[in-house]
Order: sequence, then structure tokens, then C-alpha cells
Amino acid sequence: MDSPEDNRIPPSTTSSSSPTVQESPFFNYLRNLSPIRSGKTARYVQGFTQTNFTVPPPPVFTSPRVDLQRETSFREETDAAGPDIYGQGDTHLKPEPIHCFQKEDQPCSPSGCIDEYLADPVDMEDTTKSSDLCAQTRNDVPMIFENRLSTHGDTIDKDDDHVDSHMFQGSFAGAQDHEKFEPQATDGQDNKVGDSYQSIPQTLQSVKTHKDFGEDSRLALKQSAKDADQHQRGIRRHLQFGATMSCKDTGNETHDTANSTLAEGLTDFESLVSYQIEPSGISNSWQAGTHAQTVNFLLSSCPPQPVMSVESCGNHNVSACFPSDLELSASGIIRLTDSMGSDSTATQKFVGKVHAREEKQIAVRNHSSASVAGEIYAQVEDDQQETQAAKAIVPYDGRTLTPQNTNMVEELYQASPKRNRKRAKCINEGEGCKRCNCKRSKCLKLYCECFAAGVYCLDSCACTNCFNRPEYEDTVLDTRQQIETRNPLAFAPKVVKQDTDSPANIVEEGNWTTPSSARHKRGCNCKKSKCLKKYCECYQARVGCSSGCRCEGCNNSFGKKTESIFRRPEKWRNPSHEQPDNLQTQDDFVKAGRAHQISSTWEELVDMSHLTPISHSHSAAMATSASLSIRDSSKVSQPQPYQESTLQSSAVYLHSHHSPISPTPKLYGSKILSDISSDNHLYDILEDDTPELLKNTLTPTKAVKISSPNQKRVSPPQNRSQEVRSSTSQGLRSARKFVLPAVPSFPPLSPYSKSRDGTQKRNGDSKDDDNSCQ
DNA sequence: GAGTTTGAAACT
DNA sequence: CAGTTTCAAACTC
Repeated sequence: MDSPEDNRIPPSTTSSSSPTVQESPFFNYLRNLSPIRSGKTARYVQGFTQTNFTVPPPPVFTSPRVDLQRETSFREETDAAGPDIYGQGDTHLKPEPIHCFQKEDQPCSPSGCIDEYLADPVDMEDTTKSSDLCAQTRNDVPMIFENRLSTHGDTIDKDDDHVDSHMFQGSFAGAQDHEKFEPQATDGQDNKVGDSYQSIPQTLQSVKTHKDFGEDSRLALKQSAKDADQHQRGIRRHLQFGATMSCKDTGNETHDTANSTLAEGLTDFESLVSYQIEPSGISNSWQAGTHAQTVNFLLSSCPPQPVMSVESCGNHNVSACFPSDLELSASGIIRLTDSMGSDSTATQKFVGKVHAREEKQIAVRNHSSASVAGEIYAQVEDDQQETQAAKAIVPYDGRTLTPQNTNMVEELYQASPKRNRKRAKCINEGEGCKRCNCKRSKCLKLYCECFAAGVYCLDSCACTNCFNRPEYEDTVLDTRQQIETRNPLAFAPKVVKQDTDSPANIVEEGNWTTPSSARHKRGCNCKKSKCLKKYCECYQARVGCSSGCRCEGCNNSFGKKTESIFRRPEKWRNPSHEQPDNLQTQDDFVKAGRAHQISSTWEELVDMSHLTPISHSHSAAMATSASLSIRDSSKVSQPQPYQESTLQSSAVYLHSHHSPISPTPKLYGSKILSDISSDNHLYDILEDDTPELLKNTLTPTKAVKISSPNQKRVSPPQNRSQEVRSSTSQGLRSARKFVLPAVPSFPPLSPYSKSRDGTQKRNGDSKDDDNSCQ
């Protein structure tokens, strides 16, 4: 095995040491402290020295929330300063991918890194330093450094100038110990990492690592294939450190104003989520910080998912969410690669996988790069840390998407022992996280949740012979149109919220302070489930059954059919009602509890959103939307699912419109926005639970335009419009959503390629086949 | 993980 | 429009 040291460290870096650093008192101090020999340290130090050490002002905030805010600020700065991150103009061809990356990047911004770690009350200085590192690290810093931080974090010198050196030294030392730089202590790198994760000091490490990650990757790229192993190893290490790293990494490089905005919004939203998750934690525990960070990252990566992940996945919040993010990222990568059209073998290879379904499927099976997202997903399922790492990887790749990077990503995933793991299944996944398992519908029927939700299938989907992919956009759109022709509201949200602002609603519903406005438009038709299972769409949407339902023996815990809507609020207020008997899993109860909190205190949430550090107008908008969403959800007062669907949906919408990806709203952007804005009333109409109204009022086309996006998405249209209005970045679209070109109800979806599981090619017999088969 | 149940979607 | 079939998710074991 080649020594990591050799491989990882470019000759230039290793050859000389920076006198400045070494001579500095700080350096000496470190030397003394560090168990590692100065000789080796010197190298790393030097490498680090070579990089620009721009020491940004130390972060001041310790609170996660504060961090968030700060993060936003930093992002802005970064954005201003940082140009093109993705900049390789070519890559911009497809905003979607960019979007994905941007999302991920946002959290990664230096500030973001800092923020995340600032959450750590324990060591402010460390955090500050870490922030510095973040700013600096872009340059070549071997990832190796990261490890050491945990160990030496407390010893970090306060001198900013030397901090970096110190950090690196420490890292280096750690690397030596763990990375086999020093054969002696190769063991347990992972373990340490994991441990470090838990400890505050480690936070710094994570940050550094994160930064390093990018650097590291680059270094690896520079090196020949021989280094591949080393590189992968390093990556894995990063993975272990967690999402934080990734975030930071990406953040520095990629910042668009749009991104910032989105990030802010996300941050805001995140705050809410975080709060829910760990109300107390916001303040300071490392865990709390972690959650926040995670959430942040997730949010930035994939708006809708964060919520879901947080609530649905518990410990795996991040992980759960992550999948989507990864997917997005992966897709983005693919797209970018494609758009790049580079002649590089790697690119072609990648593209080929993307477009060649067969190939892709094979690749997926083999855990090839094409299924990076899926692999990541898998990792998430089993190992959160790894998942996080994966996340980091994705952003990284996305950021510097190049053929080499692509390869690197592939290698990384391939190298991952867990890459083969089954994709994590997002329980209670919100719309943003939909994953279908279609076998015969080709994902071109409403049976397909993804399709029905107006989103492309993801790599994580287990569908077979899927045509609900960007590659088959035409087919998808055609099919969609056909369906809409039959039923203009086919893609309209099944559950709509009552317009709380509408006096009419108030009159109808009575007390609007409670979350009771959501209803299933069409109503359910349950016969056996008594509307107590998710078979029931009403129950699934966490809304009560209404007179429009034809269910039998309705016992919907969210509101029985016969039950007066007016009474729902009361019921909701009663926690007991929010925990339906049918909550079968502990998660359900937990979620329900959360939901309850949310619903009952939705106003508080709003306040919270305001309280969030985010100062941006965007964030404000986000908060507003989030609040709205929450409120809507709360109206229903549903247990956790509520969060998932509603909040998530909200998030989705928010992100969709704020998505940094497409600064210039691609096709639909402006138009959609204008439509939404101008046609906001349409939402009101749609929101009316009476299908008749919908049908009557809206022409099919119009209805489609407005609602076509996702019927399944619960988020209230109104919110969307508001969001759109509030956000300056219009035209931003969500990554997965697809919209009819003629009538874009939703932002175009991101270029997702569905690589998963096409192995069984069972051709459906549906009419759609014709379309699909082109 | 496989098989069953369920109800929406699709079809006749 | 009603009845039937198809489908995929939800659920159970």
C-alpha cells in the first residue's frame, strides 16, 4: 500500500515547510503539544502555508441560530466575492444541476461551517479558528488534517495567524496517526472520527475536514491513479466527519445570490425544524448544533427533505434527508457532465450512463458512478456519518464538476464498502422525498407517486422501466397532458388548505387560529380502513374526512367525515386525537407529538422563524412561507406526517421558487411566477375543498397551470405564491419537478436521471406505453 | 423480504 | 356512471 502521505501530499507541499509557520510561536507551541514529530508536521504545515491564509474575522456567534444568521451573512459575502464556482460556464447549461449543487454549497459556505460549529458553546475560539480555516482552506489542505483537530482542538492557539498552521499540524498529526502516514497508528481513524464527532472540539475538526475535503479531493485528482486508494480513503474519512465538512467545502466555492437567498430561506426553515427537533438544543449542545447543521445542510441541499428527514428519520434526520439531496446532487452532476459535453472519457462515460438506461441500470447494480446518489443513499441508511460524508462528497463534486471529479466521485462510492447497501427508505417521506416502486406503470401514471407528485423519479426510486425521467421529458409531459385532459385536476393537490385569510373561510371554519383548513379535495373512498390507515388519502394527508368523502365507517383521527369541520380545531387541540390508534410505530407517535407541538404552537413557530437569525428578506420570505405552511399544517393539526407533507411541501415550494439553481428562471421561471402571483386567487379556488368549484372555476388548462405541479404536494398554493412574491429569485425551480412546457405550473424539474433499477423491464400495456416508448 | 390488503387509478 | 381491473403503496407476517 502506498503511504497516504506520499500519495496525498503533493511534492510541492511536502518538499518545503513554511518558515513563517514553523517559526511562529504558535507553531512552536503546537509542536510542543503535538505528539507528532515536527518533521512531518512541517510538510503539512507548509502545504497549508502555501495556501492563502486569509483570516476572516472570527465568528462571534455561538448559538446555532445565530450561526444561521451569520451563515447567511457569510453567504452573501461569499456570493459577492465568489463568482463562479460553478462557473464554468458550460456547467450552467443546466440550471438544475447547479441548483442541486448550490443548495449543497450554501451550507458549506465558510460562514456556514463556522456557524455550525459555533453552535458549540464550549469552544468559541475553536470555532472561530475553524471559520478561519474554512475561509482559507480552499487551498490545498490535505484532508488528513481534519482528524487531528479533535485531539488537539483544545490546544489551538488563539493567534489567528497561527491557527491555521496549528490546525493543520494537528490534523496532520492525526492523519499520521490514523492515516498511516505513520504506520504506527493506523487504526481507528474512523472510530476516532466518530468519537470526535460527538465532542465539541471535534466540531472544529469537522469544519476543517470539510474544507479539507475539497482540497483533499483536488489533490487526489492531481495525483495519478495510484493515489486513488488514498484518495478514497481520505474521502471516507471525510464522510465520517459528517455533513459539516461537506457543507463547508462546497460553500466556499459556490455561491450565488440566489443560493444565498435560498440558503437563507432554508436556514430559516431549518430553524423551525431544528426547533422542533430539539427545542432546547438550539442553544448549544453539540448535538443541537449538529442537528442544526445537518438540517442546514439538508435544507440547502434539498429543501423539502430536511423537514421530512428531521421528523421522520429521527436520528437519521440528516441521513434521511440526505438521500434526496444526494440524488439531486448526483443528478446535477450528471447533467453538468452531460452539458459539458466534454470529450473526456470520464464525462462521456458518465453521460453514457445517464442516458443509456441499460447501462445505467447495470451501473447501478454494479454500484457504478451513475448511481452515486443511490449509493449515498444506502450509506445514509446504515451509517449516518458516512452518509454525511457522502453528502459532502456530492457537493464537492458538483462544485468542481469535472470529468476527474466525476471519476473521483465514482471511485469514492465504489470504494465505499456500503455502497451496495440498499437504499434507505424514507419513511413518511414527504413529497420532496418521494420514491416510487413502480413496476408496470412506467412511472407515467398516477399510480406513481413521483409522477403524481409532479416530480421525476429519483435514482433512489426502485421503479422499473421508468420513463419519468428527464430523458423522457417529452413522454412525461405528453402523458401528463393526457391525464390532465381526462382530469384537469389530476395533478392538483389532493389536499388543499383553506385560505385562512379568507373571510369566507373564517366563516366556514370558524376558528382559524387552529389548523383545520386542510382538506382532501376529492375525498376518500375507504371501505375497510376506516380512514385510519394510510390507505386513506385523507388520513395520509393528515386531514379530516369531509362530506366529500365516501368513506364507510370513517374514523379518521384527523376528523371524521360526519364530524363538523368546526369541531376539528377542538379535536386537534386535544393531543389524544393527534395520536391515532393507528399510529403503529414509535416514530408515528413521536412524529405525532411533534406535529402536535407544531400545530398547537404554530404561531410560536412563526415567531421562531422570525427569531431566527436569518435577516434576509429572503429568509423572511422563507419564514413566512414556512410559517404559512406550518399554519396550514397545523390547521389540520396532524401529527408528524403533517410535518412531513405539509412542511415539507412548503419547503419544496419555497425551494422551488427560490432555488438558487436557476438564477434566471429557465423556461418557466418568470412566467410561472407571474402566473402564480397573478393567479393567486386560483389557489383559493382550488383550495376550496369542493371539487366542483375547482372544475367550474378553472379551465382545465388554467387549473393545470396552477396546480399541475403536484397534487400530492400538500403545500398550499397560496403559500407558494407568497413565497414567490417575497422572494427575489423568481423562476427558481425545484430540482425534481417537471412542468408542462406550455403550462408550467411548477418550476422545471431538475435533471434527474433515474438510474435505479431498470433491470426488469416489464413493459406496461397501458396506452401510455406508446408515448413512453419513444 | 415476501405476501396480503387496500383503495386509487385506469379501464370497460 | 357503474363495475371491473390494474396498480402500487401500505401493511402484515
